[in-house]
Amino acid sequence: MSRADDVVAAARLVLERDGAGGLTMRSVADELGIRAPSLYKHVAGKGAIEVMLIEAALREMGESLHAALRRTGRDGAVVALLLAYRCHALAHPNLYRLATAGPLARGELEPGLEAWAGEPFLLVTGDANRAQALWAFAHGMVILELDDRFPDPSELDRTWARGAAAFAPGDAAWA
Amino acid sequence: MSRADDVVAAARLVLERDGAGGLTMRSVADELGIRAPSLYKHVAGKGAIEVMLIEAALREMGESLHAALRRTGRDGAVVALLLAYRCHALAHPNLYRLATAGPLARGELEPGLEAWAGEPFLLVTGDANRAQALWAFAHGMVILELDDRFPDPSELDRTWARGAAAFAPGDAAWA
DNA sequence: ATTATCTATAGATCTATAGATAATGC
DNA sequence: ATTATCTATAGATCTATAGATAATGC
Repeated sequence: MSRADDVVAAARLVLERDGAGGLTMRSVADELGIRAPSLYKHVAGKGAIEVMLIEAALREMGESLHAALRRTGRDGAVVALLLAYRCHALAHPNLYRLATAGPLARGELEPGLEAWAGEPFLLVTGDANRAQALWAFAHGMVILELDDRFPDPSELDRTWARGAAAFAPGDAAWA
Repeated sequence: MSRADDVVAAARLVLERDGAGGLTMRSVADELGIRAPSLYKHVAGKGAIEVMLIEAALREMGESLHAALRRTGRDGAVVALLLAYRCHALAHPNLYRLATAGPLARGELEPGLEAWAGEPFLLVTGDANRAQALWAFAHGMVILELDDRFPDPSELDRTWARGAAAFAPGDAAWA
């Protein structure tokens, strides 16, 4: 067990608890019960920690989405995918934000990971443009919900259903 | 002409040029050719500047969207709205980010402004849930485009068209 | 007299490195 | 002997205030 994993695990705790602004070398070290300079024996720096967090986020999101498709037939696949996406993002809000906000350091990520995580959108729509559009809807909904930007958040379930209906008029599973 | 407006104008220049991270009291003062502490004679602090920038962003976005609807008939209204939204956001990327990223300090904003800026989505869909869904799509597309998150950005026009088609199947104006 | 500006500075942060000291593995 | 930790510290930032000085308006 490389200690780098422990550092990333601590960083993840801090990130979810205090947000991206609270993620500092000091706070991560505190979480581990050591001093900040000691971290540099295990990871290259703060940037390296963030890259590992983003990789974990993409890996886990990808797993959730692929699993959702495995559990569902062709009918209702769009609904199942959107549900899994929303559910996963709301369960790890700050990790989701870190992985999706701002430019992505693609060069430092595990090759193919980003594409694999997004693949379910392609599988479910069968078309690159539809996939992009559906992903944009899902991301927009999630990020606006996380940031509390909807005036009336009580009806968001219905809004998700509207989106699903718009993108998959043939699908069954909504009221 | 209150000098507060000059400060906000300078802040806007800096924001668009250097991004939110580059927006500091020092950089704003530099832009005006004065020292940072002098700013506090004209504005309460950095937070106040940001609130005024966000208000300007909402006001201008609202104007663009309302104008787009005025120029269009019922047919093609969704397409016109999405086009205006994308166009405005891409023209002021960092102002758009500032106004839409993270939690909104609603209490400090001019009352009604936020609702008015978003009203066009309601006018075009005629339904609160459809409006939220369409806005989420538009915001998702814009922010993912700004952050360069689409693997193949060359086909984004087509992706926007797909979204418009999904949300307004009756509308005319796409290929 | 009032207002805008200046310098100086308090008080918080950050990331990261250098070099010393303690703990561990052979 | 190697590795993990520590203290101390360099070097950058930030926002914001205090009090002095220069410019302006009556």
